[in-house]
Amino acid sequence: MTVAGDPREETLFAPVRSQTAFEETVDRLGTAIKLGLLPPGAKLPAERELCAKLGIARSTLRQALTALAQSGHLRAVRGRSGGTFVAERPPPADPPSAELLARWRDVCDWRLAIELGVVVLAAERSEPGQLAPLEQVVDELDGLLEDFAAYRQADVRFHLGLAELTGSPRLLAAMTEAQGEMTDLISYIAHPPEVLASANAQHRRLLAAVGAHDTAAAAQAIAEHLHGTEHVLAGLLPAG
Amino acid sequence: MTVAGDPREETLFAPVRSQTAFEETVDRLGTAIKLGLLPPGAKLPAERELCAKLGIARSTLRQALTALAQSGHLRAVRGRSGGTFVAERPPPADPPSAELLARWRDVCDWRLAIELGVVVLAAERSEPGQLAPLEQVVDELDGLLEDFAAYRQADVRFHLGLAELTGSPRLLAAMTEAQGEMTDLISYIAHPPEVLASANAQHRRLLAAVGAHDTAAAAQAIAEHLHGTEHVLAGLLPAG
DNA sequence: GCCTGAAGGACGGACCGTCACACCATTTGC
DNA sequence: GCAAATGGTGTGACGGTCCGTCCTTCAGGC
Repeated sequence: MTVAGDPREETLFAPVRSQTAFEETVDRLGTAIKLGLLPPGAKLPAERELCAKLGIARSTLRQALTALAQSGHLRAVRGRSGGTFVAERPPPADPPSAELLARWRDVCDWRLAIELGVVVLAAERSEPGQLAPLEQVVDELDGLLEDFAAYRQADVRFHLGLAELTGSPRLLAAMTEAQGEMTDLISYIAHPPEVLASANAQHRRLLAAVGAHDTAAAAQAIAEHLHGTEHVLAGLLPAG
Repeated sequence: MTVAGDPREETLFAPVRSQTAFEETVDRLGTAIKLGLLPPGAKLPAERELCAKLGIARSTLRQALTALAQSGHLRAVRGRSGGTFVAERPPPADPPSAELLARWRDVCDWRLAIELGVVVLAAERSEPGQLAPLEQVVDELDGLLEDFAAYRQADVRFHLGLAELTGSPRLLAAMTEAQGEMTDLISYIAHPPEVLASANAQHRRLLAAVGAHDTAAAAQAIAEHLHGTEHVLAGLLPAG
């Protein structure tokens, strides 16, 4: 009847993964903090406002906020000028889960697709002047070669900025998710300044290609950029 | 405080969409039928077996099967050699929802990213002989230029086959989802044989590039292929 | 110094999706 | 005719989520 291991069947009948609203909220906010999208000290919208935006009940939101507060990512302040704030001293990143490590190649492939699509569309659609903020980020990156945590956060801003250029909400969301997973994967890997410098040079070339509407060059540049990361992972992790 | 319309904030605090197991199951099976992955007359695994694969309770699975049976997509047969079968005469596709039409550009962008990533990885990784089945599909497509429904199903097989070449489960799943959304979008659009012939010629060029491990040419070919569809949609639908 | 307003914190009841389990009804093969 | 495999049905429990209500804390205005 059915050949065992047929990738189509396996995809079709793969387990239905129903994440609860609570889990998804913890993931979303946790990732945003981890990526620096919500920087230390940032104030979240008030609970009654945030639960409306997220489309969930306040009690559900509070479960998520409580969990993130207990893990040290958030800090709640009561009173009139209170609110929920991102902790000034975020807890150390926990090591990548075995589940994530097992599918690291899949994660990289996924990211390649998103980044490639983003870069091609950005090259087609970017208008003069839109690239200035990104060039600024690249300049900033040059000064962060010695501090990987800071470098990585600016790096995320760069890639998300590219995704914004496409004007596609879904690609921006996908890029955020992909960067979150990559951050988990690479957080425990040494990144010497020379490697970061070389990566940032690729950022520059990429930006130049996007500005020139040269989709082929942009695609080439991002592919090289990502393959660098992939080779490092391939050397450290079991074959995927 | 917060600038209204900031794409990052909107992504971060976008509504948390928790699909129920029931809904996701209906979507998955419904899409598979619509795409021809489960062809008319095909027998689904027994309920007790399928619910285990899907990781849901049998009662939940039955809700989904009942819904699909009532809409005419499935037919249940009792008794020892019974089972749940895909209807021989599938009901007509319902017109694309307003919600889908509203974000058609987003869907196209999304698909571009997936297809681009798939094609690049396939070009890097494909081994001699793996392309034979796909070439066969392309030959088959040449004979279906007059029957769009049949053409489209073979077309889906072609694109999913490419995704399989990457060996990435996630990309295969994403491709399946993307093809499902595209099918909804284009089902109500006229596709003259000349257009289909030209599209299939692009398939051939794409396959040649993949076989030659020429990533740049492959990317170029798929981009042209998809832009064709996009221009047709852009002409018929309100600007996205 | 008190009051108001805005924020987080806590509780209880209700609803609904999901699960696990047992059992019924139907058909086919031996 | 019996056994086995299948879809069909019902019941009770659990858990996540929602909604409403009220409490607690604290800054700022009068």
